[in-house]
Order: sequence, then C-alpha cells, then structure tokens
Amino acid sequence: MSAHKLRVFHALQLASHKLHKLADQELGTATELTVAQAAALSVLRSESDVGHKGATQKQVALTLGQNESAVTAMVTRLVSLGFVTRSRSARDARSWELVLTGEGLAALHATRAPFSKVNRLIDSTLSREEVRQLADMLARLSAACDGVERG
Amino acid sequence: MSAHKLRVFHALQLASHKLHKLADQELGTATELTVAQAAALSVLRSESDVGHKGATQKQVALTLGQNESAVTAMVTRLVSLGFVTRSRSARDARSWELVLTGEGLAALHATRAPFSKVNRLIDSTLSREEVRQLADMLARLSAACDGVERG
DNA sequence: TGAATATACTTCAATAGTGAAGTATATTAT
DNA sequence: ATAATATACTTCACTATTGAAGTATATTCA
Repeated sequence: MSAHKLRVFHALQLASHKLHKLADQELGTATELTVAQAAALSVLRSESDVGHKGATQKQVALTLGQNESAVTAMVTRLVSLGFVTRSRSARDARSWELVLTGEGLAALHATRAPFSKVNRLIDSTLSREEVRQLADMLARLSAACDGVERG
Repeated sequence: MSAHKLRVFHALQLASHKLHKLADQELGTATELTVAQAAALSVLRSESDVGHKGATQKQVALTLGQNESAVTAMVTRLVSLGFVTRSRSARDARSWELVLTGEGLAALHATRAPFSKVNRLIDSTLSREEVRQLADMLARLSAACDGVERG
C-alpha cells in the first residue's frame, strides 16, 4: 500500500524533471532565459503589476517555495544579465525592491513561443478536463505542503 | 488560453519542488539519504532484482531521465558513502556494474518511514481515486517527454 | 527608552543537475 | 582487417537549490 503512494511521489518528480528539462531545451534555443529564471521574472511581473512597487526577495522566495538564499543567488544572476534592478526599499532598509527591466520583460515575452511547444505536448497527452483536474490537484498539494510548516 | 497550460506546467514544477523539499526534510532527520539518492538506489535495487547483475550508469540515467554525467557524480557520492559498489563489467569494458551494498539496502529501507509521512500528506489531500488518476496522468506525461527525443 | 526578538538578506559549503567536449572500448561496414 | 561510427563513461564550467550561521535593520515589550 505504501508502494502505491511512493509511486505517485516518484511519478511526480519524474514528470516534473522531464518536462523541466524539455522546457529548458526549448527555451535554450530561442531565448536568453532558463525555466527557473522565467519563473522568478514572472513573479516580479505579477508583484509589480499589483503594487506598482517592486517585490522583495522574501516575496519571491515565498511564492516559489524556495529559501531566501536561493533567491539571493538567482537575483544576482538576473541583475548581472540586466533583467532586474535591485534598489533599497524606502520603507524597510533591510529589503530590496526588485523591478523588471525592459529587457527582462522582453525576455519573458520571448519565452511564450517555446513554452507553447511544451503546452502542445501536454495537450496532446491529456484531455482538456484532465488538464483542469491535474492543475487543481497540484494546487491542493502545494497548499498542503505550505500547511505543514505551520501545522 | 496559453496561460492556462502554462499554469499547469508551473503548478507541476511548484508542487514537485515543495514535495521534494518536504520529503528531504523528513529524510534528513531520520536517514542517511536524500530523495535523489534514494531514487538512484531504488533503481539499482530493481535492476539488480531482475538480472542478478548490477545495473549500468546508462540504465540509471535512462530510468531517471538524467544525463550520464549526473549519474557519474551521483554514483561517485553513493560509492564514497558505502552504499554502492562499482566494478567493471565483464561483457563490456566501457561500462560499470553497479550493485547495492548491504548498507545501501538498509539505508533504502530506512527511508520507508519518513516517506510515509509524505504519503500521509498526499492521502489527506487527494482521494484514493484522485491519486490513481494523478499517477496515470503523470506517467503519460513522462512517456510523452520520452517520445519527443525520437520524434 | 532599551533590551530582547524577529525579519530581510548574505555567505558558505554541499548536493544535484545540465550540456559540451573528451577518452576508451565496441560494433559495423567495407 | 581496418576505418568509420556508435556507445559508456568522464570532466569541466555553469545554473540552481538547500541549510546553517552570520549581519543589519525593525519591532515589541517591559
């Protein structure tokens, strides 16, 4: 009985890894970004859209479920690539205000086409209804993981 | 419409990452293995069970969807931890025969309890039928990725 | 107000993976 | 048999992440 659930965990890790690798290969030929970089930039885009102010590294870490040290390293790379600016927050001198540059936004747009190749693969594998169910289950699993920290 | 599929891809990466991190935390306190190491060892156990001979690095790489260079590094770590032996194959002098040691098998067994905590989280989030469907969809997505290499 | 505590970030060593270029052994075709 | 090619693995530089320990700034409470 345990083997059954272990299989789900392993199946999730395997599918995630293979799709990630495939997506990185598609991005590699067509864009200047990796999957991980695109994820970070898209968080900055959402956060900036909402508040007009830049996001903090803490916000990015929470959204992506990562440690703050991972975000420090990622943002350092993105800044040196010219896709993000990092300036001290006026409200809190401990935190940074991260803002997408024009180049960052353009690079993020350029990921749409290669990502759509991955989308087509998913579409050719799962029905529309299955995609909906999958997204729902995955969101619930993510939320369940968040609950563990506190509970 | 594209955003919908992108969400599934991101949801998969996020859930996978969070569950992986959680599982590593559970393993960390209770075992000598990481999730990635347990995955590699469990491939060796299956392959050994079948043929009585050790698996090759190529077999591990194919099973886990990884590059051979990743497996080289992983096996080096597992050998230095004493969980795997690596000896030249009699049939093919290019390849290694990888075999689980007693300690490796014991370490793998010790992961069962911490992994079952992750299982319980999955069980408390998804119904039995949903777990079945999820595993099925993930297996199909993995297979679809494999098909891309050739097609 | 000042001391204790919490928060935002950084640094470091380590694991884990990629992809490109290389070595050594096998296999295939001429 | 040998030349061309394929395969199994290695090495290297790099991205990406963790977790522990540290710094600097905020917040809270006595």
